[in-house]
Amino acid sequence: MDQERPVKLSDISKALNLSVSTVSRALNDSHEIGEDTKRIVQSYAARVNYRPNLIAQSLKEMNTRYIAIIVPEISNSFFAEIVNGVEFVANNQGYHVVIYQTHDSTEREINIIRDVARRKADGLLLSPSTNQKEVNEVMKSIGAKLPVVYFDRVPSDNYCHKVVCDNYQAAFDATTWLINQGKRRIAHMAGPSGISISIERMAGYSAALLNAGISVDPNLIRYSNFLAREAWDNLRDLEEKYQPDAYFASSDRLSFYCYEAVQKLPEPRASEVKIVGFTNAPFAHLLRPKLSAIVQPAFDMGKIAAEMLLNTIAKKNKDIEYGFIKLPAVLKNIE
Amino acid sequence: MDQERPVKLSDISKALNLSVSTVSRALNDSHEIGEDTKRIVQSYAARVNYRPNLIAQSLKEMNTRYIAIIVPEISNSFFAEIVNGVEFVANNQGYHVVIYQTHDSTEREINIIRDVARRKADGLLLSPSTNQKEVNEVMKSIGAKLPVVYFDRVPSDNYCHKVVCDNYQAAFDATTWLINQGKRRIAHMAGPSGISISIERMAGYSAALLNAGISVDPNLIRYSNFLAREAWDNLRDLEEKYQPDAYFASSDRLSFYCYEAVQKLPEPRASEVKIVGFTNAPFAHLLRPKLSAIVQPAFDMGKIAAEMLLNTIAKKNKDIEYGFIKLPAVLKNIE
DNA sequence: TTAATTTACGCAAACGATTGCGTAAAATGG
DNA sequence: CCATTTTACGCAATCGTTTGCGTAAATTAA
Repeated sequence: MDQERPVKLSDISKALNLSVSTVSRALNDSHEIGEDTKRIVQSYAARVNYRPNLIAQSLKEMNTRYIAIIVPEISNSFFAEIVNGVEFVANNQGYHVVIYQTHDSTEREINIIRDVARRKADGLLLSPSTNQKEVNEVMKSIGAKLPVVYFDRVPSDNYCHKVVCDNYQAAFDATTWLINQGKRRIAHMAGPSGISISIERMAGYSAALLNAGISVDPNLIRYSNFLAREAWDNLRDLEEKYQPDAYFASSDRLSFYCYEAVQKLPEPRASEVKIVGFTNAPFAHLLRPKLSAIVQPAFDMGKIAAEMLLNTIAKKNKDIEYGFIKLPAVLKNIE
Repeated sequence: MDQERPVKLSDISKALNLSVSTVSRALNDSHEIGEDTKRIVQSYAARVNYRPNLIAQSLKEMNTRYIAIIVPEISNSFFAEIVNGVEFVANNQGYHVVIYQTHDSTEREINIIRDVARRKADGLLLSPSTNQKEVNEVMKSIGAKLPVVYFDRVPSDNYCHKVVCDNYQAAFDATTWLINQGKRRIAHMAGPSGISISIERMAGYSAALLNAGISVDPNLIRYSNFLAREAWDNLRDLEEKYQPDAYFASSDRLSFYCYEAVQKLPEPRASEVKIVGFTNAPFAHLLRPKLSAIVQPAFDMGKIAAEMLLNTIAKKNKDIEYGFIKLPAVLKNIE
């Protein structure tokens, strides 16, 4: 009744007085097996709930039929949507998707990359928290050819596959919109300096200001890593010393931190200060006063990244032609 | 320079004129290998970036050192926190955690369970979308002993490991709070009927009403599956016909749907109707008017579930003593 | 010095699947 | 009726590890 040990090919072969190879071929519907034998084997296998051991298959075939995706945080809607896009494509092609999160820890990220390589995932989708140089080191040290597609945060060189949204344009548009609302002292809550998205968003922000004849005030620009503490300190300092009339926030978390900080200000500032920030949170539009949102096409980014990765896998690294896809983001909740 | 093929034990053994077994033992620091040999092997292995093939190891050792967790949706903060709790415990014990999402599709769920079994995960954490009978079928058909711990949505029988929050009490408290706010016509937006959490929350809701001398009006109780469409239809119908003065929502998503629906009502209803709902969304407290929240101890639930699972794995299913842990939820944003 | 033990390594069999090749028997051709 | 092809299967190697066992050489004991 209860099945202690998974049944394997040799169990079937013994029970049916056939060789293991015949059983294997019968189950794989090989043409060199007689129809009667096939039927016998297949029905018996079904009866005893035979399931091929994927570990053994993987070892033999040298592929695992799954890809890994490493994101900072799965609860972040942006990354969750990306994962969904990836799954959509991968599942259609018979691949499973395995999700890992780094919590923005370099140590965890490196461990995970190593593990993914050692477990022989067929490919990797990566949005590195870690600085580019270190990632390169790790990638070299894993001692295996592992197809990789970067998304969101990407290396600057051109010898890799990349999928991003147009961070520069999005930041430019968002900042310009704030300017058009009459704001002049626009603070920028930026992510960690040095990574691609921070640099591009900063560039778009600066360009928009200059374009409107507003000079860029370094006091209004604050870099925060992913610790809440740092962001709060920055916000308090900004409010105490400079009292910006608008915030441009560079990430989901920063957007909500800004919102919360502004909400706590005394009126009328609380309702006058405008905020626009990157976020894909599905319920951001419920906030009053509004949080204007730069929404990235996350699902599509995931789909495209997965397609690039699966293509690379299919080609087995022959003919590497690196792709760089850039999608537009849209501005929402701007009445 | 660039490493085409991962280096394996036999590569090292050839290069060093040693047998494969000696190399293996040297790398595993076996006592039957001379100290000099060990040093030579280990330093050479490090130099050529040798990484053991986990597929081969798993096949040999018959374990994979990872556990799987299957959740409906990773973007749901409740599940994301659970995953974090699981990772916290599992990583400390050298296990990796692999995350899968079902999007509340029975078909996907069954496929994933099968895959997890075939890939020989050492254990499984499961919050089934699917009805209990079907899950049992699948579990039987996977043809392998796979330790499982259920959480959140759990089977009713006692021959399995379970971790939940006290849904009955939480629902009772939430409903009672609404009653104490002077509400009488309290609608209940319930999840899919038949699963444990729906049943228990419904019971707590009913008990609170009866306890306050309010009769339970079936018209005010609406079951929704996970499609937005169904929830919206229910909400519109409730508003048109019955105009409840409060909502008790049974899930993250339903909470926000209720909130959005109520927000669209004409004043003064929009600000009078109170909502309390299950949600672990980190920014729910930013909403004005307030969304009162029943917050589950998700991180702890994940930790406990992981501990139970790893214990079971360690015992190799000897001595199975099924555990059933129930944690309290707390009511927040109730000023 | 000789016997008993220990040390340090190699051989080969596993783990569970796939697959190239070999070969009887059956089917086909002339 | 004999030669040739086809059919239908089995043998054994393979994927990359780990590990029980066997065994020379080195060490220790008596």
